[in-house]
Amino acid sequence: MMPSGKSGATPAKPTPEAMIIIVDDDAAVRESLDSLFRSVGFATRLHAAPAELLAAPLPDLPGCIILDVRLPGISGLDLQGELARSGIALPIIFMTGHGDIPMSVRAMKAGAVDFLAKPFRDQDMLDAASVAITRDRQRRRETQAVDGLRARYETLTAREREVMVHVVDGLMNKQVAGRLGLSEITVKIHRGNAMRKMLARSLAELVRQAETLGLPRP
Amino acid sequence: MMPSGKSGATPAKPTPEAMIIIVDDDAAVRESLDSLFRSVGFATRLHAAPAELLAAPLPDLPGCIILDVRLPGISGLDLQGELARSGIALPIIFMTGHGDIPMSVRAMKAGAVDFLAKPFRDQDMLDAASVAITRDRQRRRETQAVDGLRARYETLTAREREVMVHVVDGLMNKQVAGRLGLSEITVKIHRGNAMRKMLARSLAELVRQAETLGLPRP
DNA sequence: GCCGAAACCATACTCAGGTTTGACCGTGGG
DNA sequence: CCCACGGTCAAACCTGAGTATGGTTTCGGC
Repeated sequence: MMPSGKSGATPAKPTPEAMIIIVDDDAAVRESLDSLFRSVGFATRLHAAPAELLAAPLPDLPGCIILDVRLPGISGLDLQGELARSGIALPIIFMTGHGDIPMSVRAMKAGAVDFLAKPFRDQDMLDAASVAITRDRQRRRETQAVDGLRARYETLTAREREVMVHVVDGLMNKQVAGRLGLSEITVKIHRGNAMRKMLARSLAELVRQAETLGLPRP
Repeated sequence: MMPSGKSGATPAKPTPEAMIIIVDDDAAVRESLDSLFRSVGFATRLHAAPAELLAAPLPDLPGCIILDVRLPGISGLDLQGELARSGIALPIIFMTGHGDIPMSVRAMKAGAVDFLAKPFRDQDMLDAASVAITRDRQRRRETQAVDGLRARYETLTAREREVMVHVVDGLMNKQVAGRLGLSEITVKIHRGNAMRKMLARSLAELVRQAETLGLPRP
């Protein structure tokens, strides 16, 4: 799990494998975490307030957010909701000095990776980050796959999409033609176009793509 | 969410819509929860010790388990692991008198629906149970669908399965024949048998079944 | 008014999918 | 020993899928 090796070797650090975003109003805590994560090879970004986090652009890297529950202006829990609503899906690790059980439960229900009571052991934080980054890497993989697919799906015309959903539902061209009030030959043409545009080399592949896209059953 | 209606109507209660299993060594707590859940129309089962829970057979009903963290002989958290390992997938709601944050986080990470500190409001418990039951109902639906499918898949011969995985991967009969060292006609026969046994009326359906079953790509 | 895109359809042809009939072989159980 | 079952294959046949060619219409933008 832990990023190992190359401790005293390559000084050129081309692209760190993950970005840890730390939000805490206590400078000492920020810097302590900063050096902890840098020591194991992660890139870091430090913020004293949530506003900075929302303002700065996100790097195109797997990562996670480390949030103090008590933040200037807003609760970390509420910020979690804000981030989700604004489409930032980075995994979150909470830490707190004076937390309670309902707080931790709420955070975990909302998808937090961990909820650490201060003081915590460095290793616990590193373990949590490792889990978070693994989770984010996975999420990014899935997102990327779906994005490419969606882009191709966008290039389909309305009719081609209609035909596609019927075809992946298992209907024969003849039946699709009936439902859409078309001739079979026209269905074949739309179907062929859909296959080409979706880069599907078989019906099986097209069906899987439709599943991934979450296309509605007709 | 809450089971409403028919308050003063039908006295015949044929089948309760859910079973709440309560495990707590304090009889007062058990009975208090018992009457709470009965008052909203759920069936209940009470246990003073984990052993009783593991011994008694599970009813074929959606439900959930309500566990005190401190139990005679074993921690509720450990019991959670035990249950998972022994294939009991009922959602769990924890309650505790002297819990702490790491405890609640551990429980939530392990999939608990909620973690309530005593004393809790009745409504919080009912809400948690409602979520748990909804989750269990969903899980049961999925399990049932997969079970039927798996039963059908079991009836396939070795060859039929081999052919099936290649077919749902998108290969043409000819290509499957090549890979398996068969003639195309033999592949067609196995393919047809697989379709019949799986009750798939189209290739699209077979592909989806394979996805649901999590069949390995060849 | 013209052009391009999209939708529509027909004929004709090729190839893939699927069934039926009939046949042969090996294995394991009654 | 024979039978059932699974696996194998072939010939014949039919249906479905897919492409090419060629043509019509409609609609929106330049």
